[in-house]
Amino acid sequence: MDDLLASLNDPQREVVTHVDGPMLVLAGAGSGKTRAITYRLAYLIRHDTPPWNVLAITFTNKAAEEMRRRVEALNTPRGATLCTFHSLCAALLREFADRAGIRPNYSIYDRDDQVRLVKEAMTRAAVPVAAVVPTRVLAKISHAKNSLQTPAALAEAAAGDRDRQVAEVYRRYEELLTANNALDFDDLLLRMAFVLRDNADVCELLGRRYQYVMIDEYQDTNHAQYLLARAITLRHRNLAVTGDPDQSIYAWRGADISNILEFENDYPDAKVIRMEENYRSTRAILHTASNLITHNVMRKDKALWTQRPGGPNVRLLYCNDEHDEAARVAGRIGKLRDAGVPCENITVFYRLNSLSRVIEQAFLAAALPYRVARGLEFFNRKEVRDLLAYLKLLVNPDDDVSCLRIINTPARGIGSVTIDHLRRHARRGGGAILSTCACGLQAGLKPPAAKKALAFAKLIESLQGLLEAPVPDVVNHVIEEVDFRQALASREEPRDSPTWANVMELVNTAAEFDQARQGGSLAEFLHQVSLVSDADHFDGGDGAVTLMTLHAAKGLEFPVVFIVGCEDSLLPLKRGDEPDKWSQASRARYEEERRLAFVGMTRAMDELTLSCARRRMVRGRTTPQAASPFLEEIGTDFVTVEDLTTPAPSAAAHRRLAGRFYTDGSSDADQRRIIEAMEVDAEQYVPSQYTYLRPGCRVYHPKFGPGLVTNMGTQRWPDTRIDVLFDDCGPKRIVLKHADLELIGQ
DNA sequence: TGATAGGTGTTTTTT
DNA sequence: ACACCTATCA
Repeated sequence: MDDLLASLNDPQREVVTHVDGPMLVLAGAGSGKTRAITYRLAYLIRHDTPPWNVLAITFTNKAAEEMRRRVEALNTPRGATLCTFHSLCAALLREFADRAGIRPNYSIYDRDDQVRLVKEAMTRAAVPVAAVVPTRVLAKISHAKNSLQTPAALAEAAAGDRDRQVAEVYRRYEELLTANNALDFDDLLLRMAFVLRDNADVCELLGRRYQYVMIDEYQDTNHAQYLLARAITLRHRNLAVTGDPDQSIYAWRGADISNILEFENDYPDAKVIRMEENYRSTRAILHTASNLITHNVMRKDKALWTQRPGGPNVRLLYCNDEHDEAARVAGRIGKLRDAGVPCENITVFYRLNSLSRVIEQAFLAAALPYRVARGLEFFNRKEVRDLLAYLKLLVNPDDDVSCLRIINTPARGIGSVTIDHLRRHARRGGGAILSTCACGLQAGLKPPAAKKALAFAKLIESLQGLLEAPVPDVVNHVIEEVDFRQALASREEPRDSPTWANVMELVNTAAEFDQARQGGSLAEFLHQVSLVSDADHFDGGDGAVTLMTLHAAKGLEFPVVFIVGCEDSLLPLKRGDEPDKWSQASRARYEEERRLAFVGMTRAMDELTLSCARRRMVRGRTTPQAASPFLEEIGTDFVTVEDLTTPAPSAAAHRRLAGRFYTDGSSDADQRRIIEAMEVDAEQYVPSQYTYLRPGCRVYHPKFGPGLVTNMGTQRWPDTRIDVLFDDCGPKRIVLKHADLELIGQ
């Protein structure tokens, strides 16, 4: 442990060794924050805090997993709770279900389920679905929930008919959730916050259980999360939060940046630590990103600095259209690969998921391996959702949304007429759809329909007999009894659709769950699955370029980064309903877009490229695009502009050009210019294993043995030289490129 | 009851 | 451009 402390800088060491009382860590991008809090966790446990008294909350499951891995790598005893706010609350709500007024077998509704429920609520509230878009209403409901507004409060504050309608839908929506014994994502946080507010004993108990609480990405917590943190730490006040106001990018989802800005007011005795030395990026990248972020008005000033040398300039790529842009990015990546850069070191960011398509096409054409880090590719598949709906219904028979989803899947002759009848009858009697099915004729169904409904109820009932069995057994049993395979086979699937493989993958997930949590209940499994996204299973190192949204990029780092689509209405993104000119009212949103760009840029370690297109196909129309205003704000000091656009050729001509670029290697002048530009750059690439190299690092040289870096030369790669004081051979100057140095400590 | 066509809306970003 | 929903027909 002490050896580890030695490898930290002063503020990092302060973070790690702080034990009791509140602490605020303002950690700039790339300042080694994750490392510091991981070490602190280990430090606490090494200094006699039982691991089960430590709670560390991260923003994503992936981050939690990563931290668990790192803590274990430090040989720290296991047992600390490492999770997201949502999964913490899901578990606590199972434990304290009675206090929350729900049953522990509750269902968690994801966005898709929520939309269905909102639609139902709209029907009941007699709001025509055509008049208001359900997703819009849902957004408003979510917003209301995040600000702890009840339907009644919303109705009271309503300014017009539209608002009143929303409030009414909200009321019905809540009713439906209760009837279905279900919670949505927002509820998980809210309900638990209410439990803590209203039950001093639970507060007390959790305070004792979680003696030390750490929260990462605190700038992106919302009000409910703030209340939760406060309640749990009320007694001992051992709350350590880390974050960076400049990286707050989730205000749209209710994140409240004042949580972190006001922390010092809430805890006047808080120890405040600033980490401003950046270990990740070259000076060129850091300087350019800093230039951008200083344009934010609503901001605490902070100066990031690095000891790393300048590195190659940030490149600004102007392209003709999105195909041209994609082809150039792909071409550049091809060059890097040929120069020996592993593809997993490279990433492409974009503002909208929809931008990935063109990039993917270009990568396919160039035969570049890539992976798209999309949120829910797997769990959104119909077959997976259907299977999960069966499981949910078994656990929670009141879950009408799941019931309706599978009542006729696979087809068992229960059509819309029968379903409508069931719904009406269920609603009148206040029962669930499933129990109404079991009523058969008594539900007023015609004999043939009643028979089918009864059969369905029987099927579910028989499956419920297995609830106590290990989770994988239940899953397999359902697949067999429901004859899932048959159902899938009869469905006309498009060629090479790995439908069945997806079902099997869910079985695997269940097996993994069972292994990790011996005797875990099916409810637990379903809750976990509901809170996990595909991106969580996503770990690099598979030799592929990663494609992801800027939001997904948070917390990651890559040696080589491309940000595409740096255009005016795309980054910053302008919504359809936004006025032409950015108004004062939308300034906060505008600044969040700037922070988003900042987050993307600061992911880069060695090389950063920003690109934009002159024209882009948006919603089926080719529109002229202006460059992002951010591209001017990054300054010119460390920026190289590559404007390779040609004067107004037709879009078709460009597609031809982009296509030819890879197929026949034809050599018109334009193309030669592109290739030459790429070759020059490929030489400037600095391998990422040297990213963290700086004075003070310990390195190992195959010939001279271990030594201490005393000075970094300012020469650009590949000429970079460094001075090393070797333990055995004394001081030497080394050309970085030729020495196979290994970094052994910082 | 299921398949198809045409019309409509859609696009932030994610737990 | 595309996905999804609804209305219409077999």
